[in-house]
Amino acid sequence: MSMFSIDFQTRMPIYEQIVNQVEKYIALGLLKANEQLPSVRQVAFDLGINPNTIQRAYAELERKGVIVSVVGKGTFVSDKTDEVVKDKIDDIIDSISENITILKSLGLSDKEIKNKILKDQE
Amino acid sequence: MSMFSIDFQTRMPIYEQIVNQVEKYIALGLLKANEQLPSVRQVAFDLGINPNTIQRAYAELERKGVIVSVVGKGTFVSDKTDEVVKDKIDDIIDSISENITILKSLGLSDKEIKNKILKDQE
DNA sequence: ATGAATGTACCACTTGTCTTAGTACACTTC
DNA sequence: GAAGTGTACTAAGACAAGTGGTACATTCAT
Repeated sequence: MSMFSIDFQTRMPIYEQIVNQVEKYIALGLLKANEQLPSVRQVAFDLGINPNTIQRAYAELERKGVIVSVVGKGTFVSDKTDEVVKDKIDDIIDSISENITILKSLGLSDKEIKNKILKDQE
Repeated sequence: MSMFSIDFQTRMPIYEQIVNQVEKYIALGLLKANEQLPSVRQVAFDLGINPNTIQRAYAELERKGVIVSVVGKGTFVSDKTDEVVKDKIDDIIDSISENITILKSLGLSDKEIKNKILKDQE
């Protein structure tokens, strides 16, 4: 049993799925600052995939400043989780904003857009 | 000079970029029903890529019912552009809705989300 | 009729990315 | 010292995307 779940059908690489899930768990508060992540070998064993793939995911997360790895000790969530969450929210807001701009350029009014979203949210 | 522009950096395949742009142009009214599209060879020459790649894009668009190809004559926008536009709008709405759901799961209230989007739209 | 342009259909090949497999080393902890 | 950790490297396979080339049927203008 692992804290991660992999979709082998999608075009998204496994290592990128891991990256997204870690960021998501941090954003949701399921992973807290300085908390230890399962080891590269452990995750690989649980998911039945190669340790190199997990290593790549962790390296990418460290590059982003989301986690910190220490040789011999393990891998830990960064102590600056607030910034990670903020960045994630900003990205999502940007995506929504872009889409709204497109809808407007298609001739939809603010009201129409609002109504369609609300209807879709039910 | 071509009506299409390709980003060679992104992971999105060239043929998929072409598909999206055709759908976008139709949605924006830049391409109208029954209007002729540039030939496979012409687009390939303009963009400096292989005709097979364009062929793949056009085949995908025809499969979707967005365009119609006729041997010896050329490729034309379908006469049912309304449905294409509706489908595109639905896709965008779904995307927005998903993102809003994520923001809610992160603990943001409807008001907070609304304010952030409005601020971003300025 | 002829030639040019069109869409369509193959096939072999290259390229890049992802993933696997294996090995090795340095460090920490017990 | 042994076990567990991160890190680094290489080789190989699988796969998708894209290229290059050829060929054929059809349409259209001349």
